[in-house]
Amino acid sequence: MASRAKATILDIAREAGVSKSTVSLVLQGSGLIRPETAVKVRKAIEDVGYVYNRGAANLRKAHSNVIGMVINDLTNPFFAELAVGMERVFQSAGIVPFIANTAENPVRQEEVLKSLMEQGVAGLIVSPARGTTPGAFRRLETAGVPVVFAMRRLPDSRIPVIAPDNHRGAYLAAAHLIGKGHRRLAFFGGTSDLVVYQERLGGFREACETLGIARRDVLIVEGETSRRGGIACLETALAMAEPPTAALCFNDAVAFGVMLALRKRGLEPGADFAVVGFDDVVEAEHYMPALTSVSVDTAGLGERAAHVMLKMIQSRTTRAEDHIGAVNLVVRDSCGPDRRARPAGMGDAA
Amino acid sequence: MASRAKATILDIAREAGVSKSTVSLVLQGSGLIRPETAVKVRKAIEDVGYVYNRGAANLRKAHSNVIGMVINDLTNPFFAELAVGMERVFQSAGIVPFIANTAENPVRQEEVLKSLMEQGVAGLIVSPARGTTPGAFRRLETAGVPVVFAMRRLPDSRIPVIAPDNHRGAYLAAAHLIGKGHRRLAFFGGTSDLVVYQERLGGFREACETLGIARRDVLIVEGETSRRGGIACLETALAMAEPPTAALCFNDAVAFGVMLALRKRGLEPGADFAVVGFDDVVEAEHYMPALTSVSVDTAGLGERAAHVMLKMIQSRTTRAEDHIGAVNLVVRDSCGPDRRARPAGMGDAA
DNA sequence: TTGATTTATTGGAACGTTCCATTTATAGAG
DNA sequence: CTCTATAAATGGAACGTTCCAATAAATCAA
Repeated sequence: MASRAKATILDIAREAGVSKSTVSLVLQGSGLIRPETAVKVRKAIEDVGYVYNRGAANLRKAHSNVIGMVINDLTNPFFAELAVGMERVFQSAGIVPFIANTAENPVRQEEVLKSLMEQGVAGLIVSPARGTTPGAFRRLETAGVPVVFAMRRLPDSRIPVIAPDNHRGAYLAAAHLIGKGHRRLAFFGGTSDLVVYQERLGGFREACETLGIARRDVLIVEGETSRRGGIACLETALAMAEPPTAALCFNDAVAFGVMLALRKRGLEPGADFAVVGFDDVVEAEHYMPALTSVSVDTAGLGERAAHVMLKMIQSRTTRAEDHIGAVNLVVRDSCGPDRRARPAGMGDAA
Repeated sequence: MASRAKATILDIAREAGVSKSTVSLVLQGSGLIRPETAVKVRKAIEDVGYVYNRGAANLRKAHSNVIGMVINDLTNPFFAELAVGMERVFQSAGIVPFIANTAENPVRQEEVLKSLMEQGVAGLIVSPARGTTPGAFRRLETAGVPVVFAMRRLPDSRIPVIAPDNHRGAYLAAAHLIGKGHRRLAFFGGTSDLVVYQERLGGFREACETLGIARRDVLIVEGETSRRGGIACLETALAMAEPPTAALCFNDAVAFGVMLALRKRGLEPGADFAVVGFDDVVEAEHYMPALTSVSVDTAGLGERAAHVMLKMIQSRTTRAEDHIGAVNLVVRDSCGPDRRARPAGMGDAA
């Protein structure tokens, strides 16, 4: 059934008694072939255990059918959700996306990008690693490979971005906290080299300012965007002379870390210290207490990114419009009112 | 700087005033080239914005440098951890593994496998989807592509397997529960078409038998291997006339679901109903209460699988030995003693 | 100097496809 | 029948590499 060496279309041609061109046409589902011939060829294909060599085909064809997804942290369930959304739309387009993980490492990212390019990808959806240098995507650009950024963006690049409305999300979250009576607020996690960070922090700051929180009452603690980072942030904050009573976290992972650290100190998240996350990963709903978080419709953004990509490939362009997804605050149980404020019977302006 | 059409080694050759063969040699880092020539060529490569065409190269070379990882559920953090372990070793071998998700769908898996083969992968590490047909990997076999199964295996295939000692893990977990005084035990989640399920259930059953649990006191509830599946299992179990007091779950996701469902019913996981998970994902430690689980050294298994793969490629074989990883039970807070047993002061034989 | 040896470099065939331009077969019109 | 139009199948030249065999240049032994 299977021959020693790899079978090629010539082997099939011989087996079926037709020319290689005919086999090629059948492979491409061309309507030019007489149905009976096609059947004969397909049988031969089956018989010799043929596997199509896409590399050889791409040598002649303009476009490959490979799309790469380059993700900065696969262990964050958030990105897995994003990937799932993308896969949904690529699947229906007959494309198998290849996922590669950069583990938040720009050097690794460089390798991944290089490898994907060499493979002849038709397009790339990327959530760039922290500390990506501005030139990292120049090669892609000059090669004319369509790229879209998902969730994260680079300081000043012309590459289209699909991301949630970070500013508004953070504003909503901070306003919620302030509405609950909190007057000393913190922003936990993330680092300023991330544009997303700037955006989220910006929304947070704007809320504080317009809703009358004094500048000296807001605390910013940078940190890793992981559970561990969250733990560290809380430690830092509680070591202050006048610690905050509530925090907006850069993302849910950080929020989980903060809740963990609170528990370890015998404090109850929600009651003793309010915490809000960002991204609303599925775990958020299931945590104890359930985490209030900014929902960004992750899978939807993934789908959107995939659609944009498909359109770019189709129209052979490397440009597209940005897309900012709507967000909304999902209120759960992780932020009670400010304990200290209550007994004083403070009224709130807004 | 960048030319219109894609640059090839011939363009470089012209630019550097050498032959294409020389360029090829430089690209491969051959020592046959005079250093000054190599420098000249490398400069030309930079100047024309060349990107290597691996497809063309693979047409001539025996082996590609692509390794695929086919995973049945990327949203399960367990598999992300596995992937991370593999990536560690591939990276140091200068290989970028491509990850593809099958979402537990055999049809999708078929497509993914086909696509990866067409791409000319050097090898495949696969955690097969549930319901994979026995013939699904025949093509790979006849094509001589090395494949290793990670975590899961197929009923009777000769493909090497890297997996934890499921039987022993389940035995340990069940024994722990019995040691705590529980006499009515359940096994939650998973379906019998999974070999892993058979193994884990087997270990569970053996423990029950040798440690004196009556057959009518053990309850098996099949279900999805997800949080949702866990919720369903618990509902089913508690609807019984004489419900179990403790459960070993097929994996941590199921266990999380069970804990969730308990809470929803006003029961406290650990105190009112004991639950043990399997896999020991990072979340297990951080749950409330922290989940007792069978630790399988996920990343370690990933590394092992990658090593086996590398060795298979190197020795151009398609066979390798199975590797069963050691497991151990990590006891945390999710299983207290049987409430009902205590007052009666029952002693235990073993 | 000559021939042999080593060191650098090179042309050309091959790899497995696609696709254009042809050829061959089939049918329809007169 | 022949002529034309249509349908079906085909040969051959690319595509961008690698690698073998061959050449050219430099070095060495005598």
